[in-house]
Amino acid sequence: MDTINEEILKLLQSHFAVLNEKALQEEIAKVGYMMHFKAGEVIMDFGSYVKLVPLLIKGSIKVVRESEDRDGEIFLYFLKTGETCSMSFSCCMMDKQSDIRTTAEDDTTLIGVPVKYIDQWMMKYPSWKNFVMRSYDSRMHELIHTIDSIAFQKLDERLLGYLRQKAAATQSKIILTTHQHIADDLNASREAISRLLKNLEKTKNIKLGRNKIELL
DNA sequence: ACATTAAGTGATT
DNA sequence: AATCACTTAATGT
Repeated sequence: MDTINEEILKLLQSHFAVLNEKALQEEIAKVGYMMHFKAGEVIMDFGSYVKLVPLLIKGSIKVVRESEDRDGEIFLYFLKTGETCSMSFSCCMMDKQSDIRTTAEDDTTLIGVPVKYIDQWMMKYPSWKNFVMRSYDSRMHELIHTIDSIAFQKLDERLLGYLRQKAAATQSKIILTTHQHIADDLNASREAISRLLKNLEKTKNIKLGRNKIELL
């Protein structure tokens, strides 16, 4: 069990440069799991217990909040390469159920670290602590951003922002999705999204196709 | 050719 | 802006 996984070691060095302590890298390489998810796969569902912290190597992960009663869900943010899910830190330290659902947006590769280590590493490795704090910080900012986009922005601005984020997460100007999916993510009706997309096409921001949106 | 699914439209609240 | 009721268009079998 305690052999160092060379593949993980390499990936850490290339994707998580901030975790620069050799001993830490080696520990992760010992206890981490390489995991792969296909596009669209649910990684962690609402209500499940979190027992792994993900370090994202490749692909991107969509994080959404589920509403308890109605079947609504709200898109929160995308996780990209080199990032981690700070929600999972708090969830697993408290041993609480997940408030969110994460799905693979693309084919995704990550290193799963069992939660029992994340706490003890905080004391042991300054770079780990730093990494955890930094991801909290950046996630807080993103959350605040999405909160006020919901509170203050009009739907069309949110839509454009969503498309941009999706393009960034996916590293491509071409987004493959349906109007219905977008509507679900933004908690809006399909018709509204269709109409707004039409406007964006007219104003030359995007180009529409079936199951396809191209950013210009 | 036919059925299914995505997208567009207009009216109503 | 949501919902409904429909139409039109694209795609798979």
